[in-house]
Amino acid sequence: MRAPKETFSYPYPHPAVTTDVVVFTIREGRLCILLVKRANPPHQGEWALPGGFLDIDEDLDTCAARELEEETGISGVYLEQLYTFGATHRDPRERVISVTYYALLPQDSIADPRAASDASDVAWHRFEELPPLAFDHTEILHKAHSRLVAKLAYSTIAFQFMPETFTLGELQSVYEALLNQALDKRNFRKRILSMDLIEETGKQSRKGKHRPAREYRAKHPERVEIIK
Amino acid sequence: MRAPKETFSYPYPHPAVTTDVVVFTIREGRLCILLVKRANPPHQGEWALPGGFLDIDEDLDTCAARELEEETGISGVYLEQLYTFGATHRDPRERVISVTYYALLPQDSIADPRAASDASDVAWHRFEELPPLAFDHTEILHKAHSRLVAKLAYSTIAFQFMPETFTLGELQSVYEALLNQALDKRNFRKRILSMDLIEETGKQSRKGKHRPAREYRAKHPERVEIIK
DNA sequence: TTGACAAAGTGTACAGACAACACTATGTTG
DNA sequence: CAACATAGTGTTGTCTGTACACTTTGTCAA
Repeated sequence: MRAPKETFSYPYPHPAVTTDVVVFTIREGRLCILLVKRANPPHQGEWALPGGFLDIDEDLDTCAARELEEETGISGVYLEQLYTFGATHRDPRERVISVTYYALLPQDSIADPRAASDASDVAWHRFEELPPLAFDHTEILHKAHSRLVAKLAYSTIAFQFMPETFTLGELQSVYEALLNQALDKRNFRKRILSMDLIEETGKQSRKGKHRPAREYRAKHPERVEIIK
Repeated sequence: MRAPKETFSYPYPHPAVTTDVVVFTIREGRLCILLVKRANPPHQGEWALPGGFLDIDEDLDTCAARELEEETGISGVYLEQLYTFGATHRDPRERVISVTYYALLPQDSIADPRAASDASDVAWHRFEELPPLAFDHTEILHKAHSRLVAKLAYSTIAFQFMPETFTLGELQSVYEALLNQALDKRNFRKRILSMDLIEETGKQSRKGKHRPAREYRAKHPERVEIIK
């Protein structure tokens, strides 16, 4: 992809800058993370977060979106900057500063990620059953998880996990997967509806051998808002 | 400080990485920010946040603390990473990624900051009366302020503004300066004392021509905790 | 000495938010 | 048409947050 013809010189040493992305989704009621298997050294064959080097003339956000798209085929997702990791020997090749992001994908999205470029494989892994990860990516991932859970309480971030239309039962199961605990159905519905962030589509969802549920949609699907 | 004897070459272009620090304190009941006047181009003579280039073998946190100490003489403060700014033309010299931090200094600290190295002047500025700043530092500063105010509500961050011992009235005035609104004295005291984070020293503070106040100290002065 | 001043210190009552709790409704399937 | 599985619905008690006013105690000046 990058074809070096010359070298770039500076009077002082410069670190490399990368972006890495923690992509969350809910699959079969469990919180999952998207990982890529590294095709090249270092850490060849190990699982890692999708990410890569910053182009010298691209913004950080753009880099995160581009690397995610290149390595997994996923695009158009909500990306938010998480934290910047820069411990001196986190990468054995050279000094690397990683600006990390996290992203949320709708629950049980049909589109499967595809392996490409630097990755020999791409797969979803349950958060509770993670393999060992390359570099300091386990630390990054846990920081992303903490942030996600914290934001559940005071923002509308959970809606990013939902497809265009959804039922209150599906929304509740997302909260339950993230918080890892059962919630009271009546209190949950009361709380969500009182926020005035979703509206009925008028249709019904007929899934499974039981009573159909009302379908809802987010009033402002693209926005993650602070509530309370 | 840095004496280039050679150049450093890479097969791909690398951005420079800096850290910048937003230092808050309360002076005379007003929220203030520490700014340095730039001694060199670009933006020579303009006010800016203290900060500078990352050494190739130092951690990001260390760099922020070192640059703050070098440029202002301030050390030993609570530093927390804020956000990483990397717009492509935020610095006219070259591509620069800035990992930003914020710090809180005890209210009305006696130690005056001193100008040094790259700064021709160092001074506190009221948050409400900021001069124009170099680079994108105004944006950084407002992001730091938002974060600080948000953290007031759910952490013990405000204690970082307090000296070793303080009165409840002083603590309340810090909250009032940050939130920019008056608070009810009884409710404030009830809330703070119910958190069980401060204890009486047994002494009294005799300042001004009025009844002396009980002195308190933080039980865990170094820790910023999430509450609730 | 004493009166004016200034901030310290203290309790109650109401309202809104949150948590606990169980049964009926309605579709599918065999 | 009976069994099943999930949808859908209210009330009550507890806790939390908010509104609100007067007494106490030291300093200072007349």
